[in-house]
Amino acid sequence: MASLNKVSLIGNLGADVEVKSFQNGGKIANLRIATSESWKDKTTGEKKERTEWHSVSIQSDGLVGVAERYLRKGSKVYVEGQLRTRKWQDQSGNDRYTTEVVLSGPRAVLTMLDGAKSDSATRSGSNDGWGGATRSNQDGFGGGSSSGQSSSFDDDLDDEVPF
Amino acid sequence: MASLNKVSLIGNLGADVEVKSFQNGGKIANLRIATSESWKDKTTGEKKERTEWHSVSIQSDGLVGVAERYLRKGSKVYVEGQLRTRKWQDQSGNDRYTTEVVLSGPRAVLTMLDGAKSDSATRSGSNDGWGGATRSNQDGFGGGSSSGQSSSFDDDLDDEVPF
Amino acid sequence: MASLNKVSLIGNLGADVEVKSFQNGGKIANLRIATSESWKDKTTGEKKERTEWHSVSIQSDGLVGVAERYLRKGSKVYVEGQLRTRKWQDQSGNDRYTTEVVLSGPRAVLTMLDGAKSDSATRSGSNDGWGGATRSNQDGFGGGSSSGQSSSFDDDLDDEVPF
Amino acid sequence: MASLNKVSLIGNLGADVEVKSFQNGGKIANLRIATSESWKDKTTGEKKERTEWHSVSIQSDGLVGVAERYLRKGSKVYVEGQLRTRKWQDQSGNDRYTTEVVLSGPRAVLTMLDGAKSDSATRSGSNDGWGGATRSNQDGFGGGSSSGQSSSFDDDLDDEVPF
DNA sequence: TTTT
DNA sequence: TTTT
Repeated sequence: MASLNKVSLIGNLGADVEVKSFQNGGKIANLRIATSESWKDKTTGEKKERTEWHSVSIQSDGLVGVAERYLRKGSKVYVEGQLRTRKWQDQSGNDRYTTEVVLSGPRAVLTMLDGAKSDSATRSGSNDGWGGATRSNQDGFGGGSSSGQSSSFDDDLDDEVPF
Repeated sequence: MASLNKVSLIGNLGADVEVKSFQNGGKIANLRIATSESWKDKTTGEKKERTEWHSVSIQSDGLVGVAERYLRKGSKVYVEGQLRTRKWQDQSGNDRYTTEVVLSGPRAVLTMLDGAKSDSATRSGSNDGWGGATRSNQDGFGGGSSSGQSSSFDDDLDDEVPF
Repeated sequence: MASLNKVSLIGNLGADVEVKSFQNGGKIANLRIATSESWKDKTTGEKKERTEWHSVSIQSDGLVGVAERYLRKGSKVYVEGQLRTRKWQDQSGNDRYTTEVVLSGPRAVLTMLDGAKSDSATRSGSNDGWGGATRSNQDGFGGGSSSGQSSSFDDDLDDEVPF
Repeated sequence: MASLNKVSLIGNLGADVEVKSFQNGGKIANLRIATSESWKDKTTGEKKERTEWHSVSIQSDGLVGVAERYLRKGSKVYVEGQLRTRKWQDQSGNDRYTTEVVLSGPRAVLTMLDGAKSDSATRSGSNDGWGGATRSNQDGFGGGSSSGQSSSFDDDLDDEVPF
């Protein structure tokens, strides 16, 4: 089936990154990202503003590492992920639903947009194939075995294709 | 503040369009859109599939009209809108949250992707400025005063800019 | 026909904005935007980098104004526009083609991503409907008759729709 | 450096897929994709239309295979790739530039949007992580060593993360 | 509840 | 709870 499920956000973290670790060694990082829009009410002329808060769940080891190390309350980021709605039960046993933006898989994008510490990363921590470069300080993230995992195929091709 | 809040989906309607009318003449249309992804489990080799259901709320008169007339259960569409989380109280007075993809404003996109009846539209029902063409049958949607409201400026420029 | 033609870039200006004015009062602004990607070559281990340069042609009065006033060499921006290829003749009369990212119409996006002077704008200079807020200094861009042209309908709806 | 270079198109192939093979076994596929927009001229009231042609270069083995087997003149597709401008010399030794949409790397997307034969694929040919499902006929594309390369990490996480 |  |  042909489908697409994508969310793109540019916004600021409303709080520090929350990291959860699991027994199996896995980790996820949760972000709260604010996007704002403002406009002048056409009839009253008042300035209006709406801030939207987004729950972003990072589920790739590489990106969790980036979030842990480089993001904090106030950081501006670009993220690309998927919409996912989880079903859960509250204490009364009623069905509840929570919708999040999930960053997992090779297409997730997390790019820092803050001046000096500007940076971009993908799960593999190397070439994301979309114009986001890695930190020059190579120990920051990626590296080692994960480096190039999702991107190496691409890199190879770049070397091979004659142009 | 620099921010971006955008959702892009390609999927199928799981049910017919639901239209609600308000006393002031306003209307909104709600869609349920399914996106699916499937993969083979790396370790067990089983085929797995996940279907995600999205609530899409159309809040532009023009696009509501398009949805009413042309979409139905099973239709494949491309939509671009914003993430919006509404807060409400359940019968016990507890806070509840519902996240939707809202299509409103000049940047909302609703494009039908079904072969024969393929179509594309924006709130103004004319030129959406992004490569989505309108129905030739002009009575279909948009038209009248709204036609060209958001796009006419663009059209003018096209005529004026020397290339 | 159902189609979509969209380019999204985050990058830095390689030069100051170039503005051209026409006799009819129209103006366009041209930007050169660099996007970079870097990766480690899988076989040699060398760090590699590729910088891509994009020609961006702004053809909405409002956005031209924003570009003129706020952008300069080095500015980081987010832009959303369309791909457009122009045909022209060189001095020998041979057909030549130039591909640009064109920002025109209600869906064009130009958002400044530089810390202090961070800003976001659309042709109408008010509410872009996608989470990009405007400058508080209202004389900066948009304003007056253009203000709300593409967004006012949306604003109205926001007021009317009961949630 | 934080950057993003992305093109999203929905359009139809204007010609059959052109595949080029190289001595090293590599292959690329070139597509010509048309996007169209139409609008009514605000002043004359005439219907106008502009068709834009895009050169798309597929440089991932998996996606080349999909394009070869399933796409042909007239097929409707969704593609996501990067803008890339190549420099070359014409016979007179003058510099010439050609801009293409390049599909390579783990984030490239190629989704068929034609009713019956609708399909979606990524370089790895399995789970693209963005809601695009694979063919049930597993011999179609991907498979073997490439299968799961870019997505398996994601799949694992899905299995591990407790929700 | 869609679609493949 | 961010940012402007």
